[in-house]
Amino acid sequence: MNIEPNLCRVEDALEIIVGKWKPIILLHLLKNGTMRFSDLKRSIPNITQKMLTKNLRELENEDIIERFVYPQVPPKVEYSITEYGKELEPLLHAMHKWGVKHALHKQQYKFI
Amino acid sequence: MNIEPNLCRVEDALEIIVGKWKPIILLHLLKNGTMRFSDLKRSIPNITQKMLTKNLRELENEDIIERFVYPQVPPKVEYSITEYGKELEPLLHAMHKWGVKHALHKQQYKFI
DNA sequence: TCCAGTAGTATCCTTTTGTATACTATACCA
DNA sequence: TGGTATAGTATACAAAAGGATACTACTGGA
Repeated sequence: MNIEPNLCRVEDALEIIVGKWKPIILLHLLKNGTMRFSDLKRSIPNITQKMLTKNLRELENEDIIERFVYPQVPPKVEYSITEYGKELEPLLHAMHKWGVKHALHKQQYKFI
Repeated sequence: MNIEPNLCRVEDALEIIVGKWKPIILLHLLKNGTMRFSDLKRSIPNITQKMLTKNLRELENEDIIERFVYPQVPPKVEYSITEYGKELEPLLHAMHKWGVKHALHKQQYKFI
């Protein structure tokens, strides 16, 4: 039941979902299944191409998403969640739920 | 059921548990209830005083932990999880569980 | 002929995060 | 009288994350 603090693996999970963009990218891919690079870019306002590319590469290296290149010009590249990556969904939901609750809590205790 | 990606609150949860030290600090406090600054320092090898102080302040500002100062010399300061902070425990457990699974998965798919 | 669209890379910059080390005041103990 | 312990702060630095902007190759369409 208890996690022995110095044997904790929370960081391993965090490394994958952490950052300003990874959760949003994952939620978009979970929602839509497969998306092109430009779909993601359009769906996520403010993200720069550099950040989108970087985060996609990192998720790919962890086997969370897959990248498929169509050999054509202009280029077409599709990204999708792997079966394994789908296992992150409950975690993202739990975090989202807690986040909603926390936003509310913050409002309340800040004005007491 | 589905999170609308652009309304997602995952970041709100992440901001609180993210970083090299916060999960370990929280797990120690969840395990022991109350700890002095020096207890935490001793229990977390390699953390610097600056980082410990900084992270404790941030957790305090989010109402996750409480700080109690005994007016004596040499100083004595105790930290403990708030009731509200305890609600993070299931999330930490879920992340830990996923982290364990991921460490295993990594071993497997890297050698195929 | 010129422009838009694709999926990036390259370069430079700022901000955040983390490390290393030295320093503080005061009391107790030998 | 000098050392240890407590809970920090101050300073300087290194590394990582993120942002802004310009650039590429190639094609199809106006």
